[in-house]
Amino acid sequence: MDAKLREPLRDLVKCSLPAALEVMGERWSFMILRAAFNGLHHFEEFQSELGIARNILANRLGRLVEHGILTRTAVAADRRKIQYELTEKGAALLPTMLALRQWGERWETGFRASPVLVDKRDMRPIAPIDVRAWDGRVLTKHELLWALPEDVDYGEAGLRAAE
Amino acid sequence: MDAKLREPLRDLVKCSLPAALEVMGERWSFMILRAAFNGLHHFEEFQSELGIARNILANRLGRLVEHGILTRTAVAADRRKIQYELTEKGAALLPTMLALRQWGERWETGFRASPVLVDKRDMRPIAPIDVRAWDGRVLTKHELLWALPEDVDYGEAGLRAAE
DNA sequence: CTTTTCGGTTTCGATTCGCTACTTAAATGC
DNA sequence: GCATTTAAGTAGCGAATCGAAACCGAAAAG
Repeated sequence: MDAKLREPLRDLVKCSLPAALEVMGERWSFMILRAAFNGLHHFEEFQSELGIARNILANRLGRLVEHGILTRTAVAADRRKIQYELTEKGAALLPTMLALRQWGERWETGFRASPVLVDKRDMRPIAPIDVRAWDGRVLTKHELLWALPEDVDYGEAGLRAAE
Repeated sequence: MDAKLREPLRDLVKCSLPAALEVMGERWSFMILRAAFNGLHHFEEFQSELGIARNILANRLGRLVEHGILTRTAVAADRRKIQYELTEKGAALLPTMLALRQWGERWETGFRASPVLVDKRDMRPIAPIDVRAWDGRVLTKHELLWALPEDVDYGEAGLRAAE
């Protein structure tokens, strides 16, 4: 019945990853998201593109809508059709999806994907998704540290980094 | 039997995301990875930290080792103990994990996680994980475009962006 | 030399997945 | 106007996966 000495250590791991995974951690969720980023909007498009079972697709679309990742609206011109569209919250997953995809390119498939996401104004591919300091410097593993809140310098600007 | 006019469109979606998800897409994989980033190394540590069932944990650790995310070595000083450690490939998932966690902070939990990943030299939190151009400019949705390889300018430096 | 610790494996019931067939409502063809 | 096709799901059901709890073997500790 002694209090665990390492209890503070367990608290180290109160982070938002579980919450994020509750929304996006199921099978197919990221694939559906990617399809949405690539401009697909309809049930049958997702189904034939991904080859996913229809009941699973219906379930996942429902969950993504529930969690505010996609909106679901009937198309006025053809009332059979439902239009799924990314919300701001869903679009905010782009860096996550790209980081995962880039990792897959580098460490699994070895090839560059198509289509390539480019900067519209010069048609160059985006940079690798990296960990950076507040001023934009790319940080390597050795320059990083896990710190407790009281040891962190949030700077004059306050909580900007969380946005 | 007519050839689909949109067939090229289907090919738009040959990317490395499925490969990445095959490795990291199962339940608990990202949580185990996060625990590894936070310095846990042993089976019992992962188990008590995550509250995951032992058989599932054993299965996931085995898969992560198979896929080269973790190494598994017996500890010389105590031959009961097994040490799990991140490989370079596993450590390369840091941006992905952070992007997901930051998204969860912004859109799900609303609070900043503990511990915070900081730049060792000034103890400031890292910047938000963003999509950036080759020169480091942060790019918004409206500045981005999905392009076919033949329309992409890879620049004089060749394939740098994929590394 | 008995007990505890570590890293699992086994068992088994509860979920989830995924294939196929069916359904309902709206548009289209004739 | 009536039959057909299309879009977006549901329903049924077997296979695979998950998860809680008990069990196990080897090594270390007392």
